[in-house]
Amino acid sequence: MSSAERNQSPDADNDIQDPQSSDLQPQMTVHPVGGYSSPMHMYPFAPGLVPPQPPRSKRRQVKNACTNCQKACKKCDDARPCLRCVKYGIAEECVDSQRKERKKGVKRGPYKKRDGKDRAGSSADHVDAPEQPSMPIAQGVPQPSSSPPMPPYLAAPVGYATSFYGQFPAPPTPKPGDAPAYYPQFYITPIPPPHNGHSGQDPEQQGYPQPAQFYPAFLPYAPQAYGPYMVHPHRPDGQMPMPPSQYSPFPPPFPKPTSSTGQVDAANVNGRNDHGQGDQN
DNA sequence: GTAATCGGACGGTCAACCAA
DNA sequence: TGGTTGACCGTCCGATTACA
Repeated sequence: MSSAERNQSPDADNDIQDPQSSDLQPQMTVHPVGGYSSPMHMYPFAPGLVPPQPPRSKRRQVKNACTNCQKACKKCDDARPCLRCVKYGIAEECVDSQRKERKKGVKRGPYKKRDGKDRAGSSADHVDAPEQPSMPIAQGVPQPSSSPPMPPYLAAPVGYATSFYGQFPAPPTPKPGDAPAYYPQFYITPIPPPHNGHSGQDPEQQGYPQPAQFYPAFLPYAPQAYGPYMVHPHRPDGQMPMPPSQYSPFPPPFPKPTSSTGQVDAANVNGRNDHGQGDQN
C-alpha cells in the first residue's frame, strides 16, 4: 500500500482532543469524504451537499504521548490519564514520556533552491490551503462578526439546532508561552449505552459510540487539562483526582483481565517494549 | 474473532542557513 | 533579523502475527 493509499483510511487519526473526533462523536452518518483527521464523517450532508473529494487533511499528533501509548505505538491524547490508559485501568501509570534532547550543532549543506522559483514563493505558496475540508458551510449558522470565520466543520452540523452553537465567540488563538486558556466550549458528547461487547479490529475502539444509540449531551471542554470525555475535576494541575469510573461518562473501563485477579497486564497494555524509541538514549 | 506486535509513513519541532 | 529549509525525533496507522 502506498502512503497515499494509507492516508485514504477513513478512520485514521481520530484526534481525541479534537471535539470533532469521531472517537467521541456520535457517528450519525459515515461519509468517507473527510480528510485524514477531519471530522467530516460525523455529520450527514444534506441532499445535494455532498462535496467532491477534498484534499486529505493532515494527521494530528499529540505533543507528548504517555509512556503506555508510546510503548504500544497507539494513539494517545493530551489528557492525563489518557483515554487509552483509562480504558485499560492503568490511569495511575499514565505519565508523559520523556523526550530526548534534540541534537544541536548539526552542520548542514547549502540549501537547495526550488527550481526556477524565487525563495519567497518556496514554502509559502505551496503550503496547503488552510486545512479546511471542502465541506459546505452549514446553512444558517450565525457566526460572530467579530470572530474569525468559523470553519465549516466547527459550525453546527446540518440538521442540528443552530442555537447549540455559537454561544461563544471563537477562542483567542493562544500565543507561544501563553498558558492554556480555559475557554467555554460546548460540544456534543455521546452518552454511551451499556457496554455489551464490541466488534472491530482496533481495541481502541471498544465501547465507543454506536450510532443511533446516543443522546447528545453537552460538557464544557477545556483542552489540555482534561479530556473531553471527563468532567473537569477542579484540579489546577490537570490531574485526575477521581478514579476513572467516576469521571468518565463512558462506561467503566473494561480492561482485559489477564489473570485471576482481574488485573490488567501492564505489559499487554504497554505493548511492545522495544520498537526504536523505547531506548530513550 | 480478537488482541498484540511492529514496520514504517507521517507530523511537529527547531536550529542552521540565507536573503533582505 | 526574520523567513526558509531540512534533519531529527516522536506519534501512531494499519498490516501482520499470535492467541483464545
